[in-house]
Formats: sequence, structure tokens, C-alpha cells
Amino acid sequence: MDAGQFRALIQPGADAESCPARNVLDRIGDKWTVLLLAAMAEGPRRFSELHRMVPDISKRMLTQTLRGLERDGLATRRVYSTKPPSVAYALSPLGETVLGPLGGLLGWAAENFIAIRAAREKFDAEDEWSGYAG
Amino acid sequence: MDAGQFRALIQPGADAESCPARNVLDRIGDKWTVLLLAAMAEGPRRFSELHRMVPDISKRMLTQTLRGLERDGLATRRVYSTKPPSVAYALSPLGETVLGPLGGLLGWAAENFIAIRAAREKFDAEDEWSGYAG
DNA sequence: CGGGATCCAGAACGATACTG
DNA sequence: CAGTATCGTTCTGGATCCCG
Repeated sequence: MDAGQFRALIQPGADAESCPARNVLDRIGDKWTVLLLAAMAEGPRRFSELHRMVPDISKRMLTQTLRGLERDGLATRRVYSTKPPSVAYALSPLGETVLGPLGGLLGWAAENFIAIRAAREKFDAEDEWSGYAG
Repeated sequence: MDAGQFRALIQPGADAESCPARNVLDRIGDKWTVLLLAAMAEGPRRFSELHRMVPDISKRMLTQTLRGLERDGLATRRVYSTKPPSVAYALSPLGETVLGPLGGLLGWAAENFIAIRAAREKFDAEDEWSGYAG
């Protein structure tokens, strides 16, 4: 993709509500959404199963994040009236389609993480000298 | 990409500091980083130029976000000792490489935004009925 | 088991004023 | 012009308790 196309995707001047880029970034930019998309990538999972796959999430955020995905049509929620009740979450067809683009970005992250870390450490080291006070 | 590869990119159980996925998402998930990457996609820009391209950012956040990009090695900062001084920001070679994967995700957002909006409105409409109290 | 309700700490962000 | 410093707000997410 060239730079011009890239700028078009941002819609400069558009408010956050009507900008597709900001909308999707607001969702995947939160703390847990991507982890849960990954957890559901291989198939449906129960609530407690998702909680085990992402151990450091609180029940509150697990519920809330799944609600958000369901609201956006990326995941589906099915309730089974067993005793005690069980609930299964799965990616919707739409949700499946995000795995490709998202995986591309995460792949980039994995490939370049070393370089990023190195840049960070170098930057921080130089910053220490600029803070030098004699 | 298949689901197994997707899960590998997440590194379940890894702390946020050492997880490439969480690191890159923490950066692009903030309010301004992607807008600024887009603004620099076509070439170097001056500080005030970036401010005009992203009008609703405060100077504080503009500086802070650019610092973050510089720290991660995605952007470069060059100071020209003119009078008054001017500063130019540009994508680094590493920064250029993120435009592809990021553009893929933003393209997905643009393509599916209508469907997401529709799902949202449907979900919210049904929620109103579940809140019905007689 | 799968949540909802409430409270609270910290981070992110905006507004304003000041500076070399 | 290109920032820095400070303050105040808003927003996010964790902790805890309660429910069918």
C-alpha cells in the first residue's frame, strides 16, 4: 500500500464516532480484546475456559470485553440451560475475517520486537545523560 | 493464517512487558499514534505541520506521542537551528515497514465498518427491550 | 457457573500558562 | 516555533460482594 491510500484510511478531520479506523482501534487497543480473539480463534470456548486461557483478566473485564465483541458482531454468545448453566462464545463469520489482518500486524510485532526493544533501551540510556546535572 | 499461528503470536501467559503483541498494541492502541503515523506516511513533517494535520490533538499529546514513536525507533526527529527553530519528524525505515500490516487492519476496518455499525445498533436496540420493566 | 453492582486507584488525556 | 510544567478531569480496569 502507498502512503496516499494510508491517509485515506484515517479520514483526517473525521470525528472518532464516524471514523472506521478509530472505531476498530478503540476496540482492539483495549487490554483484552485481542487476547480473547486469539482464545476463540480455534473454536468455541466457555466462559470459564476463556478465563483459564487468559488467567490475569478479571471476571468483570472478561464479561465486558466479550459483550463488546458481541455488540460489534465479532463474536456470538450461546446459553445452554444446563445445571449449572453454561455459556459458549465463538467468533462470528465476521469475527473470523479479522484474524488475517490482525495476524499480519501481530506478525510484524513479533518480527520487529527485538529492534523495538533495542531502540527503546538506547533512547532511555541517552535520556539519562541529558538528565545529567553535574 | 490459521488459528494455531494466531495463538502463538499472543504468547498466552506472558507478561505484558515481554509480549510483542501487547507491546505493539499498547502503542497503536492509544489515541493518536496511528494518526501521526499516517500523517508522516508521505514524508517528513514539521511539528506545527503535524498539528495542523491532526487538529484536535493538544501540543502536550503531540509531543508525547512523537516521543513514544521516536523511543521505539519508528520515527526520527531532526532539529534545525533556524530562527525560530524548526523540527522535522519522519518515519524511520522500521517505521515504514509497519504501514503495510497496519494498513491491512485499517482496510479491514473500512470494509467492515458498515456491518459493525449495523450489529451495534441491533444489539443496542435489543438491549432496550431487555430493560423493559412493564 | 456466569454473571451484575459498586467502589476505588491509577493512568490517560485536555486546558492553560510559561519558556528558549 | 517547539516545546515544558502543572493542574484537573475523565476513563479504564481491578477488587470485592452479591445473585439466580
